[in-house]
Amino acid sequence: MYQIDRFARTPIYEQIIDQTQRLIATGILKDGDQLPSVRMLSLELSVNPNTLQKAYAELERRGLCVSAPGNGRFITPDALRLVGEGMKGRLDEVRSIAEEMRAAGIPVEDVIDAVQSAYGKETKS
Amino acid sequence: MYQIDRFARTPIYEQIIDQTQRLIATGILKDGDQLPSVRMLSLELSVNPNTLQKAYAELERRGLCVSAPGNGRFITPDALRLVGEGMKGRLDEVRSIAEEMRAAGIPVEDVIDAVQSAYGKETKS
DNA sequence: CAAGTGTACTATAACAGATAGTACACTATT
DNA sequence: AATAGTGTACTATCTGTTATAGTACACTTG
Repeated sequence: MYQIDRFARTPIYEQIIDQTQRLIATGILKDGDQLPSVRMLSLELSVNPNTLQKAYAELERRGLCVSAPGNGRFITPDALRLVGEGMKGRLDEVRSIAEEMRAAGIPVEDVIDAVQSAYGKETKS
Repeated sequence: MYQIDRFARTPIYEQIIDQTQRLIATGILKDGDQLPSVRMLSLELSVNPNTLQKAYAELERRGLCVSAPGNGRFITPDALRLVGEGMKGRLDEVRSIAEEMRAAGIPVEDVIDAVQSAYGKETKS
């Protein structure tokens, strides 16, 4: 379910956060679903429990999950909506990169093609 | 010419690299232009000369500039082309973000609008 | 020779990320 | 009550990266 890249520059706990959000966005993790416990996941991924705790704490801070001590940790009803709102914020990132592309003389069509390919729409070449 | 954000998560030397590439991409720095010396820039930005040396060394490794010991450091003829090629590689980044957007249910139009706004084209809303 | 350039080192400090280990509280199950 | 599995809260340590400080040397131009 999770896949850690230990050579990536992004910290492990951020990878956990990102992948969990993606799992929510794609509907694999739904309202009420239980997240793997810090101990279980630490064994599965060979990652320190504290690192996972750090990731889960952040997800909780964002309102994507709640903890039930002695019971487990579960996805909240608002999770999907919150992830969607967060994604909208990333449009600024796209805009920023696109500005650099423009400055470097990359045709706007190339950028748009990249976006559409991600959405599964092939270019009318 | 340069602007350092000391609170950013991206290291100073990377900021120097990025901004230099942008200056090349935008044509502000052209073939044969001299880069500010490590000592001058270190005073101007209040940054350690070693940090700037690190940034310049990387730019040199990428073939964007060459050093003439005792003389200065200058933009190469290939710099503009190399920066352009590097930007094309960032299309993968756009694609990656767009995939997450799609998974989160963000309409493709929103992403494309972000791109076009960066290129100065307003949306036909 | 003097001034300004690049280059190469060592050493140090600061911080973030990750690990190790321990301890305790809570809940469900038996 | 006992057990197992959960979350939580610490402290300590290790490591790598980033940045700084300081020194020294080589080269080129004027």
